[in-house]
Amino acid sequence: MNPVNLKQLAQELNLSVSTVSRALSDSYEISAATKAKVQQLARELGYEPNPYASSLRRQKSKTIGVVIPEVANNFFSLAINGIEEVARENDYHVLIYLTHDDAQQEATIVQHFASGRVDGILASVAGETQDFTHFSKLQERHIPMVFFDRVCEEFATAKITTDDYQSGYQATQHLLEAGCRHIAHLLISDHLSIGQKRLQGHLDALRAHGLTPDPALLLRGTSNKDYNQTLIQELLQRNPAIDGIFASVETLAMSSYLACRHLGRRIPEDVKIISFSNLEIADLLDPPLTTIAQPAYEMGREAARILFKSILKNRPILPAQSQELKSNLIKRKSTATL
Amino acid sequence: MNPVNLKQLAQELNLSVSTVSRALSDSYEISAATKAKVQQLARELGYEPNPYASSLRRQKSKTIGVVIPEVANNFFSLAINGIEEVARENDYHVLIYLTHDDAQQEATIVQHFASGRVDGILASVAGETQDFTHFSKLQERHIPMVFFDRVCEEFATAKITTDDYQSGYQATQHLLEAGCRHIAHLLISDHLSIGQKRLQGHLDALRAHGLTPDPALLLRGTSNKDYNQTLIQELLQRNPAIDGIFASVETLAMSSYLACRHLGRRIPEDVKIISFSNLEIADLLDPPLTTIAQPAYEMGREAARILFKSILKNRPILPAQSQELKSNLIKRKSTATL
DNA sequence: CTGTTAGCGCGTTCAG
DNA sequence: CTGAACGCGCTAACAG
Repeated sequence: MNPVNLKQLAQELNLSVSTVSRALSDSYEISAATKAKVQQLARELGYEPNPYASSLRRQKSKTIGVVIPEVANNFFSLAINGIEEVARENDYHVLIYLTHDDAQQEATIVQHFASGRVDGILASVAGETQDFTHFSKLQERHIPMVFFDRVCEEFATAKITTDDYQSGYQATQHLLEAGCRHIAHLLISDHLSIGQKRLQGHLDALRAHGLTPDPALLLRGTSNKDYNQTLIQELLQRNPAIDGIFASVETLAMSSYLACRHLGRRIPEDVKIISFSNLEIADLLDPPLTTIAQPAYEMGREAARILFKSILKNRPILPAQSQELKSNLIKRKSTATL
Repeated sequence: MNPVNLKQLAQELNLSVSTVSRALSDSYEISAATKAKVQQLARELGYEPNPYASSLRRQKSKTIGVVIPEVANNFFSLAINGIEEVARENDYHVLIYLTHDDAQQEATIVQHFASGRVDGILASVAGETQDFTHFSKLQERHIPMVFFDRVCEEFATAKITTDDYQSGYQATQHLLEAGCRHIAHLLISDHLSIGQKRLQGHLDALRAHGLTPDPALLLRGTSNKDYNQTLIQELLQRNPAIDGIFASVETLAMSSYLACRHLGRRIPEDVKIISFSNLEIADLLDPPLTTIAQPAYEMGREAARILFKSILKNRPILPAQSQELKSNLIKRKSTATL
């Protein structure tokens, strides 16, 4: 059975293609009688308009592109949920592209969007990305885009972030108040603004408490989990005084956890750990892990909302539409005391 | 700056549109000289062919649709990673649709695919879905589809699953060998074949060990986490003899964990828990959680591969292409002993 | 209220 | 080797 098209409906009903088209779009210039006839037959035959013909004609794809590093990660999963939901509300479709944190792949993907495949873009940039010309080319083509979480600062468009500086500050303050004096800071990429902001908050908090940041306690992780654990163990051994760890991303918190156990460092008695993380299962960890949860779902929704406001009203996105959402510091007590 | 099209390239070069088109597709009937000229200009102007015009003409969308319940869940995240990767290898695009486990939404989404928006479909059906007519209509239209994980048995197409029966059996055996005699089985939906298979494996394992399954120890969870915890606590209180819990899905394992702690049941001394789960962080849990990890990434890849084999060679998908992948039972020791 | 006509941008005949 | 012409399926301007 072939897909049904307007022509077939028209023939069947002895009407012209355009009449059928208008009847289906419920145009005011069609009589109620023919509308009913047309719509009924369409339903019977299971007519579905060809979206590509329609896109070609209207120069609208009813599709947005989402470009993210990866999806095997609670943060981006939740964000996608939010995005898909808002897209559906607006009767839009969602194309997903994963960069695997590779700048080259990101460039290839983004460049392709110049084809008109999507009406707008939501992006969280790859860790290594330094050169943003692929994005700026799209801006020249007036394709609306919104960055979320991992944004590039130098773009005049909306960016949805969390209060990375503040929560970096808070997290450190939390460790300091718990008595830590030698806090290691673990981050992933040097190039990501979120990492830098969190680090800045961390350093400022230290200074505000009269401590001098020790560069030796700063560790850049890699993309290899096991190797990260080794690096952290070495860090702990080189600096036995370390009594707190601030992990900028979830995976580094996990590696820290394992590193401490491996070295027999008790958590939280010897070393306290705090981390950015959206894992619900953190509730189960004992010793407890204090986490800073980002409102991932809300970020996805908010970014999508701004994008659609632009797409549907055909207006440019202003940097002023940017938002900084509040993250949520979650302290947990050891459940052993229950 | 408007998107560049063939016509503009042709004008600029004093060539016809068709020549330019052929030059760009590297046709053998175009001289090397003009090919070079055309391709260079295309690169300079950042020409990207309009995918919708192309789709319309070739009757191929170069797009697949992925229909899943949700993505905020490690299993589906990993699966998407696999799918996206294979799609990219085949130069295809990936549209994501979430059903939120709602049969009605699933039907709406799937029905829309009759439009030709996608060349093929990968689906994991919604928990409540009982009526599969929306899928069968697509099959009449000869749109290739592959089910993975949550499959519908009654379809003559490929299905990628894990060895649910076997691992259900194994999981139970594991608890029995650890000394459990009163094992609660927690499942989500009555309608999903994976849940039924796991349960069947569970029951058969019990019987094989000379035990009679007790219906009172069977619990159907809801979509509400907190309520599930309450249900589990009540179950544990009604049946103080329970010394093992087999959670069919991750979220029920988490609720069980919390329920036990809340009631002061020690894990694993009083109650042992085993669960299907893909959470890497399970490594950190202490007391340890024995998990059955599904090869989610591989399932995504395998499902996508079969789909593309059909799409690219234009051949129907045979049920014989189905695969049952092996899941992985991961035992962990308490790290407190380190 | 309905039909005719003309393209959206591309790929593929058919001519030369 | 290149160009002209057609049509994929749909929408919209223009007639009547």
